[in-house]
Amino acid sequence: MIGRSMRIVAHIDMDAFFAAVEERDTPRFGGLPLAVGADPEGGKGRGVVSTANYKAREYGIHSAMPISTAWRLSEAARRQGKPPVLFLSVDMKKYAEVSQRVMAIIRGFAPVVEEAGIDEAYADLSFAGSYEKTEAVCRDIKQAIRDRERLTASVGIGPNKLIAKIASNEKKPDGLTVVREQEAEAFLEPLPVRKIPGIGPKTEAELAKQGVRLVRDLKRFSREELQEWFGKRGAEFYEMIRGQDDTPIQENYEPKSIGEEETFDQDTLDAIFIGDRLKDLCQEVMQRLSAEGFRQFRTVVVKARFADFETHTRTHTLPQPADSVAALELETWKLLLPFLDRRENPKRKPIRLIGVRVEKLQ
DNA sequence: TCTGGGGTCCTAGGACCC
DNA sequence: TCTGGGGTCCTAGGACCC
Repeated sequence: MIGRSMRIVAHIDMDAFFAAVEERDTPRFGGLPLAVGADPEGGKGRGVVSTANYKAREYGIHSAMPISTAWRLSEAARRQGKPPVLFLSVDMKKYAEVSQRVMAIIRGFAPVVEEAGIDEAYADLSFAGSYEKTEAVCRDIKQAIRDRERLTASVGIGPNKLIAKIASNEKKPDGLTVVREQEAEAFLEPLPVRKIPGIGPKTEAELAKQGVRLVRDLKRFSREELQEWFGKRGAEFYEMIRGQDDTPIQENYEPKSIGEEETFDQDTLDAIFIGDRLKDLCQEVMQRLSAEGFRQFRTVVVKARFADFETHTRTHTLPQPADSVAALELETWKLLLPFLDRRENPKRKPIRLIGVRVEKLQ
């Protein structure tokens, strides 16, 4: 247990990343509530909040909230004499650049780093040899990010990725939480089941029906019962709620699919307009395909979301791989066309979103 | 309140093959 | 008339994550 086989993992999670970058780059934003995301268009905008800074969170604004709701909350605050929220658009290119610099900083401290998103990473710090030394390394990482990027991160340290991930979320922002192997089970027990990665809103509701709210409650069920209930995921829950996780830290892996989608400003069935947008999406997908080092694809997926939010996909796998925009356009159009007429859309519902994705990349 | 855009993984049925 | 077992591929949908 103690000794050469002990694994120590850190999860480094940037605090309110997009908003923090914008605050850093524009000093006059300092102290004001910020929401990075879709254009609110005076309360009529579609789309959602990507990231709210901590001041905006005091207004009840959070990630994935409809931007129109955020707008309403901002207006309500304004009427009470509080500063209105500043709505900023997403500058993904900038955040990707900052992310790469932060990842480089982390790589300067750890031999194996997994980028788990634009704003978070796992680092294998087993080499430090003890939790005390790991904590010191993580304080150095946080300080380096602060010094070189003027940003803060919250860090969790644990015996595996699962515990590290949940721990990093415990103290935010600018936190550091250490959970040793022998503390892991007790650490998890009082937490809501929703904190377990893989338990989302649907599973949370399903569990609540049986009176299960906390990790502790879920422990009443045997592995067999959980498997019966949730299939393969049930067995994983059984392990996770006991702090067990042996998934490796993966340096970098190839994407399995590349896709683009677009929500229209207005729902439509206009074939000319939709064909135009489809063409653009195909061009962007092919551009990204080659940028990622791939030459060909074999499977094409199109997605259509109707005005009532019902969403359908259609897939076609080609007998031979294809490599041209023209081929992609042809395939996607063949798949999408039935959604525009009565074949797949008997009520002629307007479409709010279309998407194009390619798989089986070569 | 009205729901983005980028992904991954799992399930389940049917086709097909041995 | 009743009818295998296993494996793989394809397709559609859904839950989940950031």
